[in-house]
Amino acid sequence: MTYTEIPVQGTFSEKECLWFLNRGFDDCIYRVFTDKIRRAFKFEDELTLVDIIPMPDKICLAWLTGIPSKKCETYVSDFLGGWFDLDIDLGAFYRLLNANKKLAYMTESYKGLRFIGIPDIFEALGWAIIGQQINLKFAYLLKRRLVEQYGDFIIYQGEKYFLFPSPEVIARAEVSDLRALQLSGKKAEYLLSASNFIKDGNLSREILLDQPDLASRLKYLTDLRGIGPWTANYVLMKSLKERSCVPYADAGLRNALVKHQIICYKNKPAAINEFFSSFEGWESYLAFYLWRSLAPMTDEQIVSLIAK
DNA sequence: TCCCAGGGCATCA
DNA sequence: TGATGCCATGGG
Repeated sequence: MTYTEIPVQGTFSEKECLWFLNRGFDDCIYRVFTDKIRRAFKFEDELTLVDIIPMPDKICLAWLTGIPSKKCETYVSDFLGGWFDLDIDLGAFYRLLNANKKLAYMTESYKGLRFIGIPDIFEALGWAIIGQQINLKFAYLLKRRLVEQYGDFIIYQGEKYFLFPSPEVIARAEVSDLRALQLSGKKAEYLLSASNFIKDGNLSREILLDQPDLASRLKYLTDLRGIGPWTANYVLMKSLKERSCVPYADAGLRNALVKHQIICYKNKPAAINEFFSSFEGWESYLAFYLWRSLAPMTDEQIVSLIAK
């Protein structure tokens, strides 16, 4: 077996990252085991399957399907840097959290949780379109159908490991094909439109990074049909690691803010904006930690922690 | 049965 | 420019 080690700087919790990836949603593009994640990658024409073993000070990669080319190894290592946000020091963010009585518990409860991204721009965009306005369980089911229909895969020990489909492949589908997977007509149109836009070279990481600022990147995305403020913010925070994104209108985010008694009513964008303004430069992380807070503890536990 | 879900668009006043 | 209705379907 061939191994690669990626060093990790700063506070990093392998348990928190594994927990986030294994929230019970049955994501079809990786498998989570007790201490590792198994995922397929494709670099140019090279398909490979990797066990990713996160540890407190490094991430160890075990190449299950043979020795990778140097370029493929670099690609996967870079991908993991984006997936687990390895180049970040959480100190300043934790200082902001600690200054807030209601959220200070997060610096201990979620200590070392890195922002789990979606490095591939088309995967982030496609997933955001699929997930708009439907419950997450159904969204993951739709994603699985799409991936199993159109994605490449690698077989290892009798099991298939899929990759998210390329925009070129999706662009060849018809609305009726996607409707057959139970996407709504509009989502099918939006997904095809995004696929064609990327296929034709009108959208890429580089193009977005070339925009002068966050507002310009948001506008570039929201000019696309089917991409509103929520989707644009979501894609930029997940894919480009933009630090100052607030996914307004996100139901989970609103619920988390209500749960922490930060806003009184479920739908008050101005109140959300005001609260996030005190986390300048860390808005994306704040949203991510608030999402993290939704599942693991009961309301009583949170109230109890806040009261301490 | 009803409301909500990690929204966005078209329409209308 | 802001409010409202609609899309589309599963989950609770």
